[in-house]
Amino acid sequence: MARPRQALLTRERIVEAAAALIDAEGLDACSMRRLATELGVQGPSLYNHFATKAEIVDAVAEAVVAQVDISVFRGNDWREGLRLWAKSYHGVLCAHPNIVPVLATGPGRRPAGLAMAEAVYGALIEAGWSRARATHIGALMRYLITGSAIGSFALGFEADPELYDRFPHLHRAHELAAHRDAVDEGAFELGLDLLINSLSDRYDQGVRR
Amino acid sequence: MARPRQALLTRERIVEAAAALIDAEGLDACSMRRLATELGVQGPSLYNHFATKAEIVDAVAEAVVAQVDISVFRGNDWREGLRLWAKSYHGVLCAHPNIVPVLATGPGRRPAGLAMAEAVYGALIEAGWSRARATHIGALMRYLITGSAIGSFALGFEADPELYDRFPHLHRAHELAAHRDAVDEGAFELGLDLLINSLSDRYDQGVRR
DNA sequence: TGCTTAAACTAGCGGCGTAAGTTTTTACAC
DNA sequence: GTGTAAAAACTTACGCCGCTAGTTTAAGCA
Repeated sequence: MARPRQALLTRERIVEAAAALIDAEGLDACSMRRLATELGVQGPSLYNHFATKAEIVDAVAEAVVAQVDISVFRGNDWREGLRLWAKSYHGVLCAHPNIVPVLATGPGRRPAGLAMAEAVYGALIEAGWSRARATHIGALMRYLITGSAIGSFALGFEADPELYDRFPHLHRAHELAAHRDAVDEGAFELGLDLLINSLSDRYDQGVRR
Repeated sequence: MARPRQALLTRERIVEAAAALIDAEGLDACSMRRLATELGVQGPSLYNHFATKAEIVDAVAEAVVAQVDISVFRGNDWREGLRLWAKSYHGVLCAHPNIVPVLATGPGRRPAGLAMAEAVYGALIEAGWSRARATHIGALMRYLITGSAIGSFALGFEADPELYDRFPHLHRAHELAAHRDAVDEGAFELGLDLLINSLSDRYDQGVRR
């Protein structure tokens, strides 16, 4: 086949297919040849639309971050804005866990990521936090959100109970997987509560840097 | 060459070389052929000592986790134990950043990781925290520690100032990289302080579940 | 109409993890 | 001592990977 009358590929279609493939089968399954097959096309054709594979994966990451709701900073107290944003971010990452390593590792040049940083940092600055502290708080929230999304704590303990024979306190650790939601969500919510409440206390006491 | 009089490889030597290679040039540089070259050997020879590449990388991760000081839970209050352990863990991950994605993503079947979980969870249980809460606290600490180690927040903003033209609050974000330590360490320490202090408050008020 | 560019193709390079089979040495049973 | 099995290196090779180069044909425009 040479150039078709109607283009078979667009950047948008490629990103959509890549996102679906990563969601369904993981980052490793998303090879150029496989992705092309999914789109009914030969592997190298993708290079007419993206220069490298990394650009495609980056675009998927960008599309995921763009789903986070940053409108919550408008019309809400900084505390409530932070909480709602964190929950939205957390929810989006939980819905697309396979892309999280890309988000957590890579640099932040993506527009949606910058827009998010602007919203978070801006809200904190406008609330009166010092620049240094606002930066710390933004970084800290990122640590909690990406840290909780990148690997389930509950699933980290395998089903084989014999593994835990030598560790008396872990003798029921293999049961954690069955309560994955309660464990992982509970830990995230606890962290969010503790961080925002104690920041709120400091703020109310006038300690804003 | 057939079987040499003195074995050229041992599991230990392989893990050491892999750790050095990962530290120096990153996970991607650590291919079987490259690692073998580093050891003066042909690629497939490694399979006489490890079944897969994943086993080698896992052994490197295990060796890194084993460096974390879990003795601090003995002879210290749970608060102080938690703080000292977290700092040790954080320090070890900062010293070997390239292996962090493996630790953060993979399951926790490694002995050193289990021993660490046992120490943390045991200390919290013995202090009187409920099993569910102790699990949450352990997970939460892991989120903070791996989240902060997997990607620098400060380095996430590239040097090109023009990127930030559209984001008024970020107009100096490119300067963050120069203060990387203050930013990343400051955020981690802030998180640690906030979490442990607020857990301590709850504990002192008798809220232990 | 003719020229340039775009978007598909095929062929192929070097690298990857790993399987299979070979050679030689070591370790141990008789 | 000798025969045998296992161990630890080797070579070769398979199928995948990201990506490059060159080809073909259609689209868009002067």
